Amino acid sequence: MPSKMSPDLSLQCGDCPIRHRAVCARCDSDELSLLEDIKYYRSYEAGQTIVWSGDRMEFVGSVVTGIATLTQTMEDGRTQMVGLLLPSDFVGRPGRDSAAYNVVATTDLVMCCFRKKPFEALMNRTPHIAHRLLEMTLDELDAAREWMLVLGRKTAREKIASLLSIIGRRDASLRLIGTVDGMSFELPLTREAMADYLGLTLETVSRQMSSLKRDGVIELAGKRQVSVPDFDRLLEEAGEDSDGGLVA
Amino acid sequence: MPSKMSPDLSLQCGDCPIRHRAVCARCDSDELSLLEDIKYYRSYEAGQTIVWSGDRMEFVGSVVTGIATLTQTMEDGRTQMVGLLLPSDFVGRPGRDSAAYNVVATTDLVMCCFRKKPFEALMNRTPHIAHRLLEMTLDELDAAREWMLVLGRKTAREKIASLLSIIGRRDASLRLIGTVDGMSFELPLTREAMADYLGLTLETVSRQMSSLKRDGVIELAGKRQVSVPDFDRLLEEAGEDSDGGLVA
DNA sequence: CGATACTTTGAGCGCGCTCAACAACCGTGG
DNA sequence: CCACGGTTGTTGAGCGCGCTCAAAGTATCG
Repeated sequence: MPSKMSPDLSLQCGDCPIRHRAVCARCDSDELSLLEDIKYYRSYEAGQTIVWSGDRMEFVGSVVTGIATLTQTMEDGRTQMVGLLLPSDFVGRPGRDSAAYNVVATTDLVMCCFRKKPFEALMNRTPHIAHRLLEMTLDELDAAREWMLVLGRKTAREKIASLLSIIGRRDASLRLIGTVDGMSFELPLTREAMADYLGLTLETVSRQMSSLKRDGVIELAGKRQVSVPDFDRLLEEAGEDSDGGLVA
Repeated sequence: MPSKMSPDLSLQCGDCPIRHRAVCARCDSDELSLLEDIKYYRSYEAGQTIVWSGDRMEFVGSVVTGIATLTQTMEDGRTQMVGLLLPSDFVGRPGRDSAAYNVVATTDLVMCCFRKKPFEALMNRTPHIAHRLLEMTLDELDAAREWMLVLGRKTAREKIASLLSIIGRRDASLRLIGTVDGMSFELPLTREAMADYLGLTLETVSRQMSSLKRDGVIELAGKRQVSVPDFDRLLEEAGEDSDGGLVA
């Protein structure tokens, strides 16, 4: 029985919501129909594990709707999130056949999957796909390095402010608006997931959220809805040079 | 006046020490000669900054000999290393024209440079180059995510042991040997650089090095020469499941 | 209603930072 | 030859941020 939010699982690529951002973004209509031949959709429920670290990967694909996390876990249970996958983000690594991380759906989620072998073959014949994947991987590498600074050198308060500013920015870019003052967005993560992202405990996350609220940097409606009266103030709290915020 | 260690700056690609690992690894001889036409060598002294963050990048290229670091710095001086560049590693990002990080030579260093525009044009015509760059970027992303776990969740002692085990492994792979007990290698980093890599202070690095030495996990000859009597013991200290260490 | 999951808040402790002094090891020059 | 300044590394004392352990509050759902 399909849930009320379930997308049409026989979606045509031309109508796909992530058509212009995903690994297929650069493909022309001929290339798209080749992809269309080998794709299939798959749905996951919130909390479900999509891939276990170490498992054989049979497919790669793109997140169409929903949010997933990439996590690493040590033997004693310490967990670090190493990636946050939003719609259009790519899952899987061509050229490697076992997964290096756990992939977990944090919301209900739909993936556009390609069996790994046919996708690799197609990628080798289709520079548009390979180039787009390179571009996306370079962006992810930049994001990972940005997080290394956050993890290694920022205080708990700065970490929280950094996370909020990044989610706020992503949300604004999805809605094609700037980082307006008074912006408001929904946190797609639990306190524990935030802690795993930031290398903190969930108690510390909660305390710092309360502190930022007390100091007027953010406002909270419920646990998840965040609004930011002054985005530059948030950037200051994140320890970033908010020199206008004008990116050329 | 050439220094005693300076390599031949008119090196043919066929004789290049990084020929089989760098971005050109997959190229056939025709493609190689196209690269040869646009390449030039450039030398840097230890301590010299190769690229400043924010600067316009005129070239991309490969480290031929020597070691460089990628670092990010906050306004108040807090510094985080986000990459360690060894021979064959690629510097620069095709498709972006300003550098995101500082690149600093930590030893005397030689780079094989390509002017950015011609390289990008060649890459678009040469899938072998694009594929190799994708492969290298995916490897770097994995390494960055490995470091996120280290930075976010490991103790100071585990961080030091992790760094030593990685440098030891790299050294062993360069010399085409396994991680033998009694292995010995030279640390290419100062205590401060280690601290910047691990998100620690240099004092903490020094204390943990002394502690690992006191406990017999490592032996030190001078400040930089490290030997490891029992590699599995080092991995345990790093918090890694040393289940044989047999990578399939 | 109770059950479960998520969050907040409090109290106390310990790891890693801060500040400081000192040691070891250069190359340079009187 | 030792004196010297500079760089790099070691070690000590004390403190504070973020963790640990604990309890209570809130929201959703059967």
